[in-house]
Amino acid sequence: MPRVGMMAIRKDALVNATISEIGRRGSLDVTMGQIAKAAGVSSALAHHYFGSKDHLLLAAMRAILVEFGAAARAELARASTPMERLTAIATASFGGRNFCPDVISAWLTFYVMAQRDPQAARLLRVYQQRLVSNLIHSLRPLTNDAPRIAATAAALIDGLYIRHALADAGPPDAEAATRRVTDYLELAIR
Amino acid sequence: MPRVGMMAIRKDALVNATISEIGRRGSLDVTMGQIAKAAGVSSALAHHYFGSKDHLLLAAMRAILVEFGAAARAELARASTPMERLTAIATASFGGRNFCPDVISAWLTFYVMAQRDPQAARLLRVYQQRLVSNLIHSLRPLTNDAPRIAATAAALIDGLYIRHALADAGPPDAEAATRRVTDYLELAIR
Amino acid sequence: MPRVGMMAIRKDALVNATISEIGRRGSLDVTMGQIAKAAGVSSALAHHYFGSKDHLLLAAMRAILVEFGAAARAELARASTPMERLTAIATASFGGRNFCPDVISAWLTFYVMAQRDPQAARLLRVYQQRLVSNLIHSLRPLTNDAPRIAATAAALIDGLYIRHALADAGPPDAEAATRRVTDYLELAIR
Amino acid sequence: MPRVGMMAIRKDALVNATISEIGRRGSLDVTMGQIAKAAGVSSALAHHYFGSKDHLLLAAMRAILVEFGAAARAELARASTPMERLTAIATASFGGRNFCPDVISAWLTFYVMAQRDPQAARLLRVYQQRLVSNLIHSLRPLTNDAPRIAATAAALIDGLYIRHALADAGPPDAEAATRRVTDYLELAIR
DNA sequence: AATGAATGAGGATTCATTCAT
DNA sequence: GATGAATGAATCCTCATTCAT
Repeated sequence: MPRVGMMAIRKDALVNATISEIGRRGSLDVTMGQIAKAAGVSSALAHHYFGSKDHLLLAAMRAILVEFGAAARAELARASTPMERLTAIATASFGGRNFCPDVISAWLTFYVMAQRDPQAARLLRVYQQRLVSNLIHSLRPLTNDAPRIAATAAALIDGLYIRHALADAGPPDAEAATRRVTDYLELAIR
Repeated sequence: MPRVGMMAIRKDALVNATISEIGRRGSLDVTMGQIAKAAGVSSALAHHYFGSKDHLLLAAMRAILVEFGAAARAELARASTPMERLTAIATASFGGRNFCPDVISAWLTFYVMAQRDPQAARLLRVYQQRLVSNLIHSLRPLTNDAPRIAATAAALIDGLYIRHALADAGPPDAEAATRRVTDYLELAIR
Repeated sequence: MPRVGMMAIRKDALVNATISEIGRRGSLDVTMGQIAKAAGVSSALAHHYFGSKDHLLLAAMRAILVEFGAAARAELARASTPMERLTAIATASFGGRNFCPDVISAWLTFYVMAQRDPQAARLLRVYQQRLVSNLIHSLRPLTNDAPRIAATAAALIDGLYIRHALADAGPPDAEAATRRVTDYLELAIR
Repeated sequence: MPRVGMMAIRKDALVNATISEIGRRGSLDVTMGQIAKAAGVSSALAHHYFGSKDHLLLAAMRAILVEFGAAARAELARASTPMERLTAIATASFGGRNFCPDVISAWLTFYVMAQRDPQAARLLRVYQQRLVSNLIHSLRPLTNDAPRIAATAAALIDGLYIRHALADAGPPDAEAATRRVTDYLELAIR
């Protein structure tokens, strides 16, 4: 029963379905049919709204990145000291829906997509740069080696992600991952 | 002098072609046809030798892991002090053919494959565990926090890999990556 | 003054859009969506008014044929001698909007449609017969071989159309085409 | 049961199937599946050999054009006087397999295809030019108005084709069509 | 009168895989 | 040992068409 204003609802549903299906199946080889079914619509509608599979994938990626950005901003808002800010960034990285197997899988998948899709690569680089510059900004008052430490911390975060994508033992431990990053940062600025 | 059969030659060619094609195209979406052509044989032969695409992919993965293991052992053989051993591991991680865009892409791809193929996952976990236990072994004389530091260093290595998979600027800088890891290790054991 | 309902306006707009879109894209592969958009309405409305794509195509065809018929009648009304009547028919064939690339393309398309749609075939045959009988009627006073000459002239007209559908050089030259037909007719009745 | 050397056989079969299916269905809307089935192979094989539907269509077009060219040459070889040459051209135009409903339909279809495919347009123009220049060459000794007469005759030939594409009465009458053309030519050079 | 929403059916194309030679 | 031939199954995508509003 078609109602007016379904577009936004359907788009959201499709984006979410994309993420969860990628997560569930653990690969880019999700078909539009699977995604559409998971969203409760026909694959034709998915095309109608997104134009192509790549566009839908990109939209899903963007959604994850946006969500991560929002989480980061929220955490940062509560921080006052530089060190608190650093902890906030680490917490945001592994917090919320970010560190679920679903999203980790999707993340990995996007890295792969970025290998051939310039737009995906751009999107991912924006995320990376934002992460690094957030870190640098907070590190600056604490050390004069901010850029290098930030780069290392960023790589560490990505590495922890990837390692968890492979872990067989239940849900990933966000706290442990966060602590690993903050431990490094504390060590580095001392 | 035992004459090497065609089989071994072809298998090698196919495995190498697999790696380089994955690298060149930057995705799992390499077709058997592409691989076979790159190896100079028919795709039917690839099946004849490997049974299926997944098996060939797995063989390629195994080859990369073996090569990495050999490099690591070679580096370690030249090391005498614990710190030298740690540096050797880092060097091996980013040395040889390991840190070429080709191999990084393939690596990424294998992580994705591991999401759905248990055998691939197992293979990758073996690598991870070996890396970690190598690190632990070398760290033990230097610190009593070896497991944690090793885990962090391993994640850092993986993170540096992934970050380089996305870098747009020419060939990855192996030395810089190595230094980043040794810097962390030195910091951690101090 | 009877106010024309929306229906007539929309139907006209759709028919015109059909012709111009067929012309613009040069093929039957025009979609209802394209036509509807060009007419400034939704594709659902096009269905509402015409029932199906075939019906709309048929209506467009009919419109072209009607327009051609009107042009022919108008030219004929001004003619008094048999030879003037023949010239009038030729002029009408290539005059007005008839000889624009748009309409030529549409014409071609209708010929193709007629291959499978009996109604379209019937429509086209009506046009052909009218053209031939117009020619015969005007030739009768001038020759006793009217039917054959008329048939040849009609084929010549169609042939000139089709040749111009392919010409790459700008807009078709209506005058030259007309002259070619009258030249033949003058030759034939001499 | 795969045998070596099937390629040429299959390609031929597919090209013929393309022509006959276009003819049978009377439109470009023939599917690869229909063509392939008519050729007794899978649609995948058709793609394997021709790369795409457009390429197959083009190949079919080329085949018709080649066949026509061969017929024309054969007829011309038997002609000695200029007038005989002209008759030969007309005969070839409507002779052989050329004037079957199948081929006429295909021909029409190619005209439509030429509206959007530059390669198809080029092919068709080559045919047209060859026809015209053949005519001019043979007309030259007989008149000093060769180009104009040739152009008219060429258009007439195309027109007769198109008119026969629509005729409902059984197989087209090649002789009558030929005579119509030669009648015109005789008239024109007198 | 008019449309956004939605879909089923179908089409081109790709690809891993099999098989006879 | 090696390959050309061949295909079934699957995927993305398009489009005419329907329907509730």
